[in-house]
Amino acid sequence: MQRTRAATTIRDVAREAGVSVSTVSRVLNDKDDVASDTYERVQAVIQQLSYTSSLAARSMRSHRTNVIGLIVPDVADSFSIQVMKGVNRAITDLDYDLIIYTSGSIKKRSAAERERHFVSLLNGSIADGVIIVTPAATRFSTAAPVVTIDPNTECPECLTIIATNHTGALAAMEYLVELGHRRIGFIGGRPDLQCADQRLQGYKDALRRTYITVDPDLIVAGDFSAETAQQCAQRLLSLPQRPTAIFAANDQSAIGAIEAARQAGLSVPGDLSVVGFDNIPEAAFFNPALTTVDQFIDRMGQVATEILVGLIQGERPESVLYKMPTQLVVRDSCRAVGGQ
Amino acid sequence: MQRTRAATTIRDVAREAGVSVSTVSRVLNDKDDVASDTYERVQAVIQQLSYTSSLAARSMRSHRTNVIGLIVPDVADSFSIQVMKGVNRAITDLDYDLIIYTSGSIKKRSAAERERHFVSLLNGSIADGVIIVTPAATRFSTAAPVVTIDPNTECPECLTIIATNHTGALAAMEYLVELGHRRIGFIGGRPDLQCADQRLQGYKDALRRTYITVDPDLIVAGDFSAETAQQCAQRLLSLPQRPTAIFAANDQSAIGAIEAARQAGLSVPGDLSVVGFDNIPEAAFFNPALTTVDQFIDRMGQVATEILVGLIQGERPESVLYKMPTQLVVRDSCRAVGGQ
DNA sequence: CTGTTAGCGCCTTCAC
DNA sequence: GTGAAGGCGCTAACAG
Repeated sequence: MQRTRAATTIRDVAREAGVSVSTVSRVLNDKDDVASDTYERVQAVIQQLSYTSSLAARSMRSHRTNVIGLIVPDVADSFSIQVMKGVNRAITDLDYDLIIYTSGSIKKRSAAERERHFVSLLNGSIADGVIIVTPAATRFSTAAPVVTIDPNTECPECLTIIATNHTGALAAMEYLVELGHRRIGFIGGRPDLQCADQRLQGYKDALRRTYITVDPDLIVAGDFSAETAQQCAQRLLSLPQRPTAIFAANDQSAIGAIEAARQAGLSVPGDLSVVGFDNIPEAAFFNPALTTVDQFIDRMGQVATEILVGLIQGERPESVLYKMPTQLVVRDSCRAVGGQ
Repeated sequence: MQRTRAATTIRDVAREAGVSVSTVSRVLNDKDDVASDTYERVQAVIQQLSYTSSLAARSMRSHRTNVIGLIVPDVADSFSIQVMKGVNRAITDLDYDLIIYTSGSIKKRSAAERERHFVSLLNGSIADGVIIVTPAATRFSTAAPVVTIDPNTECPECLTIIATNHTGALAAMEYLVELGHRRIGFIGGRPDLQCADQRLQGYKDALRRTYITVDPDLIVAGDFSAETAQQCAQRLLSLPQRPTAIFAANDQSAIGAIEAARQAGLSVPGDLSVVGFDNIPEAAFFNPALTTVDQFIDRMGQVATEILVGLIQGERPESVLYKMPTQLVVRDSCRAVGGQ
């Protein structure tokens, strides 16, 4: 591990190669005005000392690091993981490095505070730009570009990428209605999140379009967790006239709903149809395989990266709001009413 | 988003507060020799300008950033995710920041090269120490502490954390033998990885202990992926005398084996028992719920972090090799031989 | 082609 | 208790 030796600097390389520091710098940055034998010699010394220039020093001088930052609420949450996947793919193609920070679940500071903290920590210092996943804050004071994915509340000053939640919810509902369902329960997400609200609106609008009365008893507020959704579903299922289908605002909630159905002795999809939202990887493996609305989360990460890198390289954004398409994925968790 | 304004520096704060830069620096670093009213005033300006000191500049001077780096092969791989979870938990408690880098699946450079690249990029620059998950490289030239988790090959110069793979495999095999299985197939991991090898040795040793002959036909080499494991399992299941149980070197492989069994018209656990290794979160949800060896991956991340921070703060390591316990988790994917 | 010079933003003496 | 000066490792002018 060679812990003894202090970090090698550009000066060590210069001394060893018998040139000046600036020549080494030129070699490092592939400037073309270096004699080829000098170039070779310096490269050899760099190899030999296994020297890497200090990111800190480099960024301080040149204000360019080829690093982009990603701030996620929680590295273990599946939405974040999908985004990371997409970002990582794009980063690789674009020849950037990626740094990931976690903003969430911290006792001391709120998520919004931590987001701001990381943005200023990264921007103008270690990263050329930042992507923030489901930010709680709505404005960030920074000189470098910021792209947000699925912000909690509208974020008019930021470039944001968000799924067509309303359209996706419409598609899910239309499918259930086509299967003959008329009493359809809705398990919402956290009401303070715009994506949750858009899905709720989609639910309501779909019902209105088909002249089904919106029954407030059929709408319960979850929080995107399976546990809460399970309790919500219990309430829905013990209604005097229980729903024949449940549309959950995300897949976790759908899984909670299925668990509640099981506990109530109802089979899915036999006695209850369930649709989720997100299409997390587990959805396909779940039993029954979950019918859900895919929002191509990894694509959102990829697009965010491409846009961000564009901004870094000085392009003007075409728009401040990118809507990503959604698509209904039909699997085994729904069945036509009566069609046992 | 305030893109116009350039990043605020310590000088802006100093000017605004009517003090010198050094005084601001003192306030920033909580030195006690600042008059309380000066302190207040400077703090107010910092708030007002929402100033954050530049990580780059700070690290360059003080060689201390309170950031630790984590290098994972792939952010979307479940082993890495579990480690990230544990690291993140520990980081929070210890009041450090975390930076995550991805080393894997890059066309241009090998994983080992990328690991070295990131280590020197982070250490002695932006991070006070680094944790590397399943490193391919065995030595890193750096001045800052490095901790490795589950290195591919032995890494005598590094502080490493690794599960008791041999013992875990032993436990899994003893369980299968107790259930009456005598012909037990083994789907290995990549043979160049020490964890895979240790699990294979555990498999063999368990058989020897119970005086069961090790049949080379029952041992096939996978690569920790479900796809390859499926093919491996097909081969095992089409053996003249097919195994009644399969021990897979990780959960993904176990899932592949179950899929192969299903395609061959065999029920799990009715006709074939399957044990995995890892206990990834999906294992519990899988159908049938997977019996597996838990290696408490998140704990490994947590312990790695605690050890690393200890090293950063100047503690001497107690050992260079930390072995983390494993535990058999019995679920529904195994059954006694003949006990239909 | 290469060396010299001047900072980037910050922290750390050392004076006052 | 506070300011001024120097330098961390590096790059970007400017000389030669």
